[in-house]
Amino acid sequence: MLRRLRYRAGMHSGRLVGRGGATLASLARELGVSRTTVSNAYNRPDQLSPALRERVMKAAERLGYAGPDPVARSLRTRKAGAIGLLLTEQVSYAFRDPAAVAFLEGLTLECDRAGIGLLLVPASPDSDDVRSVTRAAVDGFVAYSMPEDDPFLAAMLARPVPTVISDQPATDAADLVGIDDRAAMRNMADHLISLGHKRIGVICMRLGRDQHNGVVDERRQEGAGYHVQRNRLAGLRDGFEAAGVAWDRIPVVERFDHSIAAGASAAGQVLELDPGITALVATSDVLAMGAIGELRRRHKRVPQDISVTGFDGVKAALDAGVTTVSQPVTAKGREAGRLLLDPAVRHRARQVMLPTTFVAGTSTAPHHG
Amino acid sequence: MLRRLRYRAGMHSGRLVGRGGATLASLARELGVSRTTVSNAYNRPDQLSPALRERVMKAAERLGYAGPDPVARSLRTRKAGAIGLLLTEQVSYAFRDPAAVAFLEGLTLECDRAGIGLLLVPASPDSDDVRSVTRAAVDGFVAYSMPEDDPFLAAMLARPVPTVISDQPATDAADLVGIDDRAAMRNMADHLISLGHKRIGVICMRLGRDQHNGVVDERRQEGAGYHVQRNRLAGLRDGFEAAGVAWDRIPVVERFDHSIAAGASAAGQVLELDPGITALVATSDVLAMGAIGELRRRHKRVPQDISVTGFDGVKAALDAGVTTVSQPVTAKGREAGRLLLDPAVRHRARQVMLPTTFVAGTSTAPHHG
DNA sequence: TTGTAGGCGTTATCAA
DNA sequence: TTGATAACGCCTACAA
Repeated sequence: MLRRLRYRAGMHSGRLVGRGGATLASLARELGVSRTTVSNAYNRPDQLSPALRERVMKAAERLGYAGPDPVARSLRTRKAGAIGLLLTEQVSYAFRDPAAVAFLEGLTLECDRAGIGLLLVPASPDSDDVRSVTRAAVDGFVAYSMPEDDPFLAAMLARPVPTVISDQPATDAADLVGIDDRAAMRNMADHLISLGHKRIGVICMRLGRDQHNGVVDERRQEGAGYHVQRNRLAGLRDGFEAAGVAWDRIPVVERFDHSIAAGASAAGQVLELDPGITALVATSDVLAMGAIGELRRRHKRVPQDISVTGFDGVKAALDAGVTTVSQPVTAKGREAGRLLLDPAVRHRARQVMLPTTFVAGTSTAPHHG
Repeated sequence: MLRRLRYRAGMHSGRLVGRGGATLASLARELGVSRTTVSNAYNRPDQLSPALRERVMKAAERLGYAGPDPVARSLRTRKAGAIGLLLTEQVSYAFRDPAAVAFLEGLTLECDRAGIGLLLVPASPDSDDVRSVTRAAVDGFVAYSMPEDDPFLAAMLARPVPTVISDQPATDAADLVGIDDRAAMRNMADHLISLGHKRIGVICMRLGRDQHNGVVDERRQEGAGYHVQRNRLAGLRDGFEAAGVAWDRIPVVERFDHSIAAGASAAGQVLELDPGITALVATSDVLAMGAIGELRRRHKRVPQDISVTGFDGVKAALDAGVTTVSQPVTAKGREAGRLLLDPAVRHRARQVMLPTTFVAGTSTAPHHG
């Protein structure tokens, strides 16, 4: 009885009157109609006489009822109306990385088309608290370029919703959209070899979740949790070994951060390991741009003294004339979206490989040794 | 009775066994424990013996129970764990506009800090179907630079959740973070006047939701639904009228699209209206960059023949040496996030104005008339 | 440490 | 055209 009284009180103070506290039920009660009717007034105006609908809307306005609660509706309909995006880094990083921005543009293009929201899921790399993933109210997920052993990724894959992975990792628990990194980089290797470069250095992005900065040995290369980087290094190795260059003599330097500054410092470290290189291969454009800046600072001319190559084909690099591999990042985003949202596509291929283009820029030149 | 039977059947086929169909309740039943216990196993591990918790998790794994349903949890806790972002354009536009990207970086910085998701709400400008806003499961909203009469904005303000508006419109239904556009542009006007410019042209961004491209009369300037643009024009007028220049003789050209191409075509139109201008003022950097391209194409030297100014201080414009007003876009995003998410801030000032900086570039020069 | 049970606000189904 | 009823799946105060 006590409980019932409290409940009643709630009805009157918290519910009918309180700010923002009106509900579909309270409105129905107030009007003396059923909840169904109120619900229909919002969701199926045609199922209801205009007069009654008008009465409902008026009362709603008067009572400060803003329409059906989205969460309650989602619970009932089993639809969130949104998909989630998961990244390795903090969400804000995505807006600093030109490739991520392009990917997001493509993805949101499809979200717009489908009228579906995109939820950027916070996932702090220095925490293992995956609740943000577990608790995201979404109908599906896209994971953008994550390491194989990421706990957030695992939490995502455990959710009973469809999932698409961009770039990495490959797993049959989810669809994949990516490129053939190994072949693309092999191409780049052949380009350098055809220019006469045999003594090179390499700088690459992070190979694992551990914060490693520095020289990479073969074991680390092969065990890398990021298969995109692993494949790019493998492609490079393919090319150089085919040309008779011993891979283990080539310095490979890793940076955990992906930034201009990281590229610069990595380039510096490579030069200290082997001052005699004639070409520097970066596994991303951002690193390449950082490297070029550092080389110039050290009075090395690019490409006359040292050739530099990148990867990705981001606008800034193309504008700067960096020799690179251009990958269709925006298309990758679109494809990921389509895989998740387009019913026609949803039941077809689960592995989409997009084509890349080799771009000969002005950052590479023949070496006459 | 019939109904009860069906219910039972559901329990066994759809629930306990079906793929992904397990619930907290079914798990509890299976284990012969209460729902509370299962809930605690996930949410309060310390409220429960390790052994029992282990049993629960094992059973969950076996039955394919992925943990508490996020939506049901949200309904119960009255927390979505996300805030929504509303834009005038399609969401994908945000990733094409450098200022929007910078704003988003700032906003997500705060989301990351708070462990809160950011939901990008789809809002097609050519539809009035605001259900995406009505149905967004969020604890708050940020609106980025919208016109006063936008229906999506209205729907957002009708929602019983806290709201922050960036730039425009100003309304006491929501907090605001912005800059003093009028004063900043007045400054720019004074700069041009001090350089000797009296005959100028103006190109501006859209002034209303109607798709207007072309000359802007005074009535349209003053009735503009975008007060940012209105204020920038007003600041310009302030300066030039103070210098004795009749505002109504200055051609003002509007573009609905905000792009390099739009800036170029607007510049062309201004030149046709008055080929004798010595300076061209753009209300954004993107338009200014488009204009500079167009002027060069027409063999006008910038700044020798015509000075050009921008607004915003986006990286590309600063790199190109455009004379502009630099506004702290990322800080604006952060501030918006803080206003919404930081409890300490939440109950203080409701109107945050950020400082701007005048940047004298190489796109303006004295005019010797 | 574990259980009971009410309520979060809605929509689907079916009947009237 | 309108209404009654039964879920949707969970959290949490309270009781044991």
